[in-house]
Amino acid sequence: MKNTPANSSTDLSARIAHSLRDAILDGSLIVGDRLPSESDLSEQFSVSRSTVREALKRLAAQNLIRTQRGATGGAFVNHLSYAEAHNQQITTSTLLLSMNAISFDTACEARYALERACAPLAARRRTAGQLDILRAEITRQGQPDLTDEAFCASDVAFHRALVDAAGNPVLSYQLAGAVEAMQPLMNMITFTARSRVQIIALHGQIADALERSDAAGTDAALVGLENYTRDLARTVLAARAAAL
Amino acid sequence: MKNTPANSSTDLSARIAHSLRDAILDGSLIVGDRLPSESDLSEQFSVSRSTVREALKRLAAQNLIRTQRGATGGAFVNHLSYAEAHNQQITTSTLLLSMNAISFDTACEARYALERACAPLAARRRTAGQLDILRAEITRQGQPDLTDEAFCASDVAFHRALVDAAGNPVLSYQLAGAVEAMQPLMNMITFTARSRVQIIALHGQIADALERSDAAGTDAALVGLENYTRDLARTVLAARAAAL
DNA sequence: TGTTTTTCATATGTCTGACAATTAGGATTT
DNA sequence: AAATCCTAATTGTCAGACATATGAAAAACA
Repeated sequence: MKNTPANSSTDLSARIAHSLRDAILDGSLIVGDRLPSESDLSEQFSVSRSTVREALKRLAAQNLIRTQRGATGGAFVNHLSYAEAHNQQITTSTLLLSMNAISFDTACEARYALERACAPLAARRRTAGQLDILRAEITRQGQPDLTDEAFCASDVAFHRALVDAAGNPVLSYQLAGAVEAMQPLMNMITFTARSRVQIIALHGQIADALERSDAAGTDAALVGLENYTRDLARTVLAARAAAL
Repeated sequence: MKNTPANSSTDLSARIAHSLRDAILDGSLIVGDRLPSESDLSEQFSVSRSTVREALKRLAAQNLIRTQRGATGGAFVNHLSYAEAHNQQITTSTLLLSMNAISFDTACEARYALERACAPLAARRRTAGQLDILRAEITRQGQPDLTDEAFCASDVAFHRALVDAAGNPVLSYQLAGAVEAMQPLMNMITFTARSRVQIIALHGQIADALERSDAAGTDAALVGLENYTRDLARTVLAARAAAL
């Protein structure tokens, strides 16, 4: 991992942040450890306290450390939880998608490829509780007075539950991030009442297949959902293009 | 996305960073835009320049902005490239795995589930150039004087090329990050000369199947590699436990 | 006129020193 | 013994200064 430029041309605060980050990544500093105080660090690196502080803020922005005031305070190596990592990934992925003009087809293909990857595991391991969550979301999606935003939120929750059913936290972290980041792109095509019925039906197929522990059926239903989604997107985009 | 606490209790610099971050994420500030100067921002937010600077460093740490000195300098909304997003994801995933005591089986399962997800696409779309890369890495892996580190690096390159062959940049970004983050865990079991032969053979099977555009064959070879890897890990871990 | 050099305004980067706010633990008093 | 106060340590914020980089305008020159 030659992830460490540390050019002499870059900012002091960036270099110091890099140096401390490496110490955390390679295990010199482990979770819970307290970093030296800002004054100590400024002596060690021969820079002012402001520069040290800027470096520490960089680390804090990456959730690598947290700071505490007071007599026994300081900067502590943070325990990176799944939730925090998840949030970071969503931010990064959202930004990446919005800034790189990803086509809907590309995003959709990636999303369903990933989701299908955990379908066999989910079919094998889904618990009764996870099935209940899926059913509950489907029920919610069927309520006619549901706003578009709420429908989309429920859609995300459904797919997240599906991923969680695979029983692998690493997969959940990777996939849920991807699914949520792509949701804004997905939303534009589910914003029609007509498509809800079809989507709900496909969600039902997925839940049914999972209940039967039917991996092939789950996969088929996901493929169905993917095809339907892509067809719908094609139609929507064509209509939008024609309107101009 | 209710990702915005903005508690009045948190640091000023954190709140300002959050506020600017939201402006970037929701499109008020778009790529290439110049933020107001530090002095202007300090007036707008009624804080000192140091506080503004700490906020800006937080954003810079997330690759959201870049700064430039000089007359026409300032802080500019950054274009988040795949490479940068990729690096960030590797850092986050590596940290997450190292801090949360992920079992080898869990990591392995996730990795191959993701990798198998892009096998069908790769079988359909792989180019001759991508096949060449795969073959070249296999050749390198067969050189007897290769260090363990170099072998592992080549292994990563092979799998990355495999993922890239799917021809979907979103998948590449997601998967390559996952594969590389898990590599430290994977390495410990490929550090024996004996296992190299078997791994190279399986890599060969994958390349052959891709050359034939044989999705099922690629998948089967990947399953073979996964099973072999997990068996090997079980053996290594059992031996290590017995030695204590 | 065209080109090079100089100057200058503006911006970020760094330093210094100060004070505020918070907090744990010790000292003091009740 | 318990409650209170005090103190030292540490981060958070501020103000002002100087260093450094850089593009653009102004000046000098050919």
